[in-house]
Amino acid sequence: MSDIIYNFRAVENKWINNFNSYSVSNDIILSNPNKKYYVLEMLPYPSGKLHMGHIRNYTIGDVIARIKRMQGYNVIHPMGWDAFGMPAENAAIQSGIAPSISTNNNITSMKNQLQRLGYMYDWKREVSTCNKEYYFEEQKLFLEFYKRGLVYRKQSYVNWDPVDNTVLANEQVINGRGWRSGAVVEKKLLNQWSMNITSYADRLLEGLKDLKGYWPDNVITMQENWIGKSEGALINFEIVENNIVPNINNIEVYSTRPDTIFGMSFIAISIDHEISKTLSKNDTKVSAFIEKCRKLGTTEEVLEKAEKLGYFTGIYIKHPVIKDKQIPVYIANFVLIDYGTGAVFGCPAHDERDYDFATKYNLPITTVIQSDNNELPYTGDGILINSNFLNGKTTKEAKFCIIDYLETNERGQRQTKYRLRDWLISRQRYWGCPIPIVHCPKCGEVPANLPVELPDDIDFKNLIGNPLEKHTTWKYTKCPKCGCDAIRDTDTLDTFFESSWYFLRYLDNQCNDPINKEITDISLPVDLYIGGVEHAVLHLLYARFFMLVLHDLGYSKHSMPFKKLLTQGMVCHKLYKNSDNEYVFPDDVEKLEDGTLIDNNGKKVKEYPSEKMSKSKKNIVNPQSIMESYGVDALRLFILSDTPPEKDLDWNTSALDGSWRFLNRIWKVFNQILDKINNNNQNSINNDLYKITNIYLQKIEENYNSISLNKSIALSRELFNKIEDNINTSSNTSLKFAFETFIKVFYPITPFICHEMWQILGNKEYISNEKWPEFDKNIIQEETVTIAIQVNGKLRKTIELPKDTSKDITEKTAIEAITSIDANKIKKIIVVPNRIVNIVV
RNA sequence: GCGGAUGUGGUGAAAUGGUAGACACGCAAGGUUUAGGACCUUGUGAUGAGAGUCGUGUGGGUUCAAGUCCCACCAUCCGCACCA
Repeated sequence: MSDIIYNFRAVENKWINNFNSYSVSNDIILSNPNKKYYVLEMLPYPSGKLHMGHIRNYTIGDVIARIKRMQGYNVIHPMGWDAFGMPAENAAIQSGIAPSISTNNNITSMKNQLQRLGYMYDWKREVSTCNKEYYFEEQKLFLEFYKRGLVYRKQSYVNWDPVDNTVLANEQVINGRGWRSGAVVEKKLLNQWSMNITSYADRLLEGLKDLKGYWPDNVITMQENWIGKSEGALINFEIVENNIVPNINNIEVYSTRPDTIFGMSFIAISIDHEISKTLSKNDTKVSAFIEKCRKLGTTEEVLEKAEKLGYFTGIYIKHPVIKDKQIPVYIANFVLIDYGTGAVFGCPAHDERDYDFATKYNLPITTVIQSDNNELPYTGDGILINSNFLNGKTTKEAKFCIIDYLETNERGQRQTKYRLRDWLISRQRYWGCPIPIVHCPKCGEVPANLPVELPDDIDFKNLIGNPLEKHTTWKYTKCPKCGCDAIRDTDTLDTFFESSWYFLRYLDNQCNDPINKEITDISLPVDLYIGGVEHAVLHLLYARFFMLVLHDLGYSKHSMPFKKLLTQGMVCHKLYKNSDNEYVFPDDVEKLEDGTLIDNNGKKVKEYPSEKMSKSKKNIVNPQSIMESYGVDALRLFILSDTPPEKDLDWNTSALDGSWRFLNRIWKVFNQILDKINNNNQNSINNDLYKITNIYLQKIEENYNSISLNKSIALSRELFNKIEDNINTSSNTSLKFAFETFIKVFYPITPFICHEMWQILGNKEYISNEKWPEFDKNIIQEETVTIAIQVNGKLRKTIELPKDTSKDITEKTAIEAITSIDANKIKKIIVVPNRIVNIVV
């Protein structure tokens, strides 16, 4: 018996086609709406090769889909491709091969890998966002949004490479320089398309309340903070008469801390503020300062960390509540034109940035809020001082009071603002969905005749910038309205636009409208959405926003896309660097007998702590080679075993060996059991296994329900260990029941081996068509419980007592059990029935 | 800078405020001889001869009882709107 070895290659080949032919039609879903279950995994960008992050994501989804199918649901489990995007365009520039060709090749090879892994996807629902069937429909949505005023054009910043004359993505800016040219990157304002997400800010915030308990708390918090609702005041400052900007009389400022107005010592305006622009026309020093400030990237991180620079304009404003006091106006690099009004007031005593700025430019620092230790800056709440009529009030009262005062005196008003900015959807790139707008010299912006196809006659070799801008036959067209010469908009859509509604297109990927309302109404919301936490804000916020818009436009009765969200952790691996400070692949590292590590050139290698697997750091393991040498089941088992899905997972080759060995152990024990049953080798009538199995079944199911897959697996292994221990003592009926139950609960984790064993056991139906086992409620009641006895909170002994023994008897038994204690010295005794006794002496 | 998380044996991790370390990996000793990607048994937080004592990043606090709750801190990781 023991020489039977599990042949995973043969078993995988036997069942793979069965797994890949899964599909549930819309007719079936419509016929029984209560039985639909939509499990969705974030669709991949088709890079060409699956990585371990994909494997983890899709394995979790596959496990849940298989369980739900056994529980009788019609499971919608689709897969597709987020196929537009920058990498394909960059590859094209190097290789000269069109993004459409390389992308489709990549999709073919990744699809082969997914199918080889046996994930039960409904491939009839497949969607690829770069296909005409998809982006033509997306253009219809865009024009709908356009008609409703949800998309509009405005001046927005891009990273500009002044040498290559091209727009750069943040990723292409490395330490403030363009990745190809090495030129210092500048900010440049371009007229670009935005989507009015801020008008939905309140509803997006409201919607989070319904997600509590379904979405991870950290994701909800991150979205709340991202939206960043704040109550504050819009204050209008009167400019002291001057010759510098004689035509501008006021500066409007938004502040969330109007309570600190008595401590105000400067006004800071953006380099793009009207005043800055006016000044720079006549003053070369101002324009030089502004130029200096423009040499900065656009990310929030860079802006926040940059040295705070200011330039005094020579202008003063009148303090609105302190008579005859004048406050200087500075141009500053930290004020953003697209947030608030492009101007802020500075109160150095109670804001860290203002404090630094005031110290640097020798501005007065007046404390207006009492802190405990008088250390400045103090940014917390407190009691107002040095603030005239606000003195003695709390921060909250003072805010209220000062806004009332400003409103009464017509100097300002209450205003709610959001940190959330409108969504910039324009990209100056080729490989995306063309924005279907024509710019006509007479009519202005005009919706294009649909569809607008992306041209493919482009020479990608040595391409710089956006080829659509240079494509004369495509770019120049006639105005759909008046027929005169016009030009197409050459921007394409942000790829987040595609990923904001793909899960609706899966539901009917052939529909001649973007969305099939009937099937969408029944199939939404997605019951379980699984993907990386890196999407916590952007993608997941945009998708929620789209759903609200689509609901408002009548596309769906649903306004919430995803019910339950699981954010899985990253797959990490140790880093290796050799003596030349080059990264080394883990596969190329060898351990010598004395423990030193060398690479395949014999150079010494140093090990560094685990980080997210990434190509550039070479700390990757290729799923393909793991699958070939260990088999799919072993890979699945390993990746789910030891780490909860939402935590980062550290790759560990010996634990993978362990998973592989466990499959062989299953196979060995399976054959022993077969042997015993088939030879009717009945020499025992012990039915303990029946009860044990039911106890484990309940626990395993609980953990599957909470998607604690690592715990389900641990418990399944415990059950398996019990079965193995009891092979020779258990009755055949109990043994068969126990092992069949084990197969059923383990099938979602390792489907191939379980299919095979189930069939060999003589079952005509496949395991995938079996019903999820129900545990026997009556048998799992325990008769006795173990009670811990503590003295002063420290464990001294455990005793066995019948379940639900009364408090008095428990107490008495406990005191008797602890012989070293003088009963007279007991001060207090705490009895928690069925659990613990704590004796305090 | 802002926002979010994480921290428990040699390692991945368990633990409705109630017996810390389930289940694994690794390691050690023994068995087996089949040389295999072995398998089986036993042991494995630290310390101590032992009863025991100590032990969940650090320092406080609440409680009969704290890995779990509260406060302060430290370290590490992730995101920051044009990577997807």
